[in-house]
Amino acid sequence: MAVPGRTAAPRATRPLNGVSPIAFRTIAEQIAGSIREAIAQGRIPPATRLLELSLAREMGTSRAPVREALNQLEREGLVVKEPNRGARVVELTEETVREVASLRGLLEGFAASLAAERLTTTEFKTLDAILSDMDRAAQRGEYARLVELDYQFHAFICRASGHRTLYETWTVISGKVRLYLSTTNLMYRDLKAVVRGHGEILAALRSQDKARANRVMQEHLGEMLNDFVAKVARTNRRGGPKQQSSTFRESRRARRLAVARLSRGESLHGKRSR
Amino acid sequence: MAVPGRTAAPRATRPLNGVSPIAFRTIAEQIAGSIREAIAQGRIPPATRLLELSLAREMGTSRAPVREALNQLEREGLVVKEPNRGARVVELTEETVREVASLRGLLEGFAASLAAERLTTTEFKTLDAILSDMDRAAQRGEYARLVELDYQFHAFICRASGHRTLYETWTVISGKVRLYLSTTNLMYRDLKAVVRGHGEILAALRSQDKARANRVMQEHLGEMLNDFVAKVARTNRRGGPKQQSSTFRESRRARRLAVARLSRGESLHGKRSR
DNA sequence: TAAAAGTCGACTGTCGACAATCCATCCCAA
DNA sequence: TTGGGATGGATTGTCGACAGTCGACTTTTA
Repeated sequence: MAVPGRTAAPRATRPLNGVSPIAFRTIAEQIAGSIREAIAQGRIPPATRLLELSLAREMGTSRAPVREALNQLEREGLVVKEPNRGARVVELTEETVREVASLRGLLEGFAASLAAERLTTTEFKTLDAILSDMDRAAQRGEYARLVELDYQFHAFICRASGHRTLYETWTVISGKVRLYLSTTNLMYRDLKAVVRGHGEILAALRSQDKARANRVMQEHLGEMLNDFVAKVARTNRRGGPKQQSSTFRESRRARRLAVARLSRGESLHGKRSR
Repeated sequence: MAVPGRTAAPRATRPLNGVSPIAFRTIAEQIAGSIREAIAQGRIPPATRLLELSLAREMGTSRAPVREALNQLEREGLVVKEPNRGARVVELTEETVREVASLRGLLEGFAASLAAERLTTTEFKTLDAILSDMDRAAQRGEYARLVELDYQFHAFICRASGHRTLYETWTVISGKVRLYLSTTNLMYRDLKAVVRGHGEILAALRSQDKARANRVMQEHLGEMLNDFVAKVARTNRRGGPKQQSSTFRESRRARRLAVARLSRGESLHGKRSR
């Protein structure tokens, strides 16, 4: 699946009725989009190594835009990079899932309390629309659609908080949330209950009671957490990776130690775990 | 100021008693370090454009590691990049400062409540040490040192919360905080009061009362905010940039519009604001 | 036999050159 | 004069090649 390249098809000469009407960012952005989507859909499972050369070949480009794309994805929290060891899709341990959930609760609770005072009637209409779509999706058992709408609902509230920095921060966190949405094939226990939960949030927002909006939102997310953790734990247990603890910090420390050792003239070999 | 390069001085052949015992990361990391420091010290003021080629020449490297460094700094929230328009040091509008402060309060309050239950006696000793250093710095009127210790104090608590994701998120936010510490030449109104404030936080943590720790921390940060905003607003007013609103989102939209227009066969020129 | 020291392939890091864009400026017609 | 369109320099995006590092494997040594 080659990406239409800058060199291959510069903007000015591109046929006007190409397949994608809006399209056309930099190659790097397109690649980032491809990978992001693949991760979100679970086609690239967590902890997968993302090799620059393979991706470049697959996309039909050089490594440069791939590197750029991986940087972008790291910024979004979907990928982690380690010096000289490349990029991997982030891996969610049970601990991380709990952390992400708690932070999400904190941030979205805050967002809800801000939104409660700011939401306009137009914005409420949008939320209503999303909610009724959710209801329809739930009745038809359209799982993926429901996940997407769920995400939209929360994203909308965070954006509507009017707190740009909050929204940006939330984006990073929620990227990881989307990650385990695809990891756990079935995230909701009861589809109808999901819809009901969001209805309660909406009601709380309508009341314009900041504290209530905050509380309801946090409770909502807290309920989800329990299901999540159970599922993820179960998923990880069979076939999952052994190392539950921080891949990241450990390897960083290891590296620093190695360098320090080297500066003392010792060899790197033999004092390392394989 | 040339960076000792990978090519120029490979690890294995480096003299063992070189000046820096730990050093030696990739060139990109070293460059990121340089720029980060320069920004934090105010040598590179907000909104400055960071040109890849100039930086590369200054560092004595090619553009590649500079790009990498800028990506790193963007991840840390110190720099913003726009497609085809390069990187700039983030610019703090009064609104952003308020946002950052409120988020910081939220995150650090949470961190404090977690830390209250987890801090060990060893960790308390470290905090005590920082506090007494602060006291000394305050008495001597060592402003920069006090800022640094202030930062360390808060960073320590966030790390000690045991909540990795929280700490990582906080890092991004606090990066921006450091940014305006240097922007506003004098951030504290009363040096002694700063020390006292941190003493109160420490006392609250010792009480192991989660709610109290949270509250005291948030109050502490709230007090700072008022001084901050006043200073920053004053700084921005004279000689500051005009555009108070989102450079980021605006230009994104502009770009998308331009592309859409192009796909309709229109010219890009002439329909744009200069 | 096991630890230490080479060896090698697979990747990432860095370089220098070119292509594509953006922006300021200039030109021209109304 | 003023807006639309062309031009050119400055700067970012992309490419292909090479250098350096990491880990696994093999070989050596005690």
